[in-house]
Amino acid sequence: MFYQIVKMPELPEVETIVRELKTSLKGKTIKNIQVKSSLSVYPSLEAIIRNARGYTVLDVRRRGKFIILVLNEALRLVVHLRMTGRLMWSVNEGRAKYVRVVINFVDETSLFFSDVRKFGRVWFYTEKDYKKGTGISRLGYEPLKMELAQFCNLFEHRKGILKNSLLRQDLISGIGNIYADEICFKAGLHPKSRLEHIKKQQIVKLYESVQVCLREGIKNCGVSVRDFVGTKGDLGKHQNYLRVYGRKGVKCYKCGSIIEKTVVAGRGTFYCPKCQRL
DNA sequence: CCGGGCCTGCGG
DNA sequence: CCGCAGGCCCGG
Repeated sequence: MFYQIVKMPELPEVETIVRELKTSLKGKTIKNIQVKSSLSVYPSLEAIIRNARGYTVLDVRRRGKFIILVLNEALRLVVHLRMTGRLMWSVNEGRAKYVRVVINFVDETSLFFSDVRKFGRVWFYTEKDYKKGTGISRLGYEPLKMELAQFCNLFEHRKGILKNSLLRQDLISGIGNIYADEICFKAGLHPKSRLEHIKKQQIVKLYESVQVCLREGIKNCGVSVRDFVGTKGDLGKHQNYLRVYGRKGVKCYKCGSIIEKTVVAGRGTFYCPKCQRL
């Protein structure tokens, strides 16, 4: 029985996880933390083990793609899932070997952090230091709390390739490869469009596309992988609503053209050659 | 802005 | 068996 399984967690997926954790984790007191892979935990294993006992989860928050557990005001347990990180309530045999960190609570429940590729990270910091220590301090706007004017200031006089900028966490935090492609499609802009060639009216449309794509993703509880077997929490179903991502060689829902795949910003990039202009 | 590195599983 | 998957960091 998995708690929640998503792939390539971006803002909507992380938001879904945080909402679930908020209801099920708040008020729980930590008994201990087991670290199976020291690669996964910062700044130090000793600090984790020594400091975790007895602390209660006061709140669960999201900033960009970071998950933040607020422990007794002064402490923060921060998780970044990167590519293959997962948080779950229990573990089946297939996933057991990839469990890197286990947080045990005094009520005998446990939260498991698993990660096949060990890219994901768990940090344990004081309230004072966690933003700097985790990189949260370098994040840009929270996209769903960003005003149109702020977005325009950011993009109107910027140069460079559109998708590269959408992926930059220090400008806007939370957009990853999937939603970047979906946002570009929604806005009718080619991912390789140069920002200096985009007119004001299209920048406004881009802003609206960011809002709509991310909100739709959240509404659909994110994109789930095929082996989802969860029983607790909402099943992500946004993979059924993606317009371009993963659709190479099949027809565009809007115009019937064949969706193409290229590489932008070093990532696989899907777009409709007719709906999305440079 | 690009490319390599971090990691591992999996598909061609 | 090679290269892709693509988040983030770093050096060039």
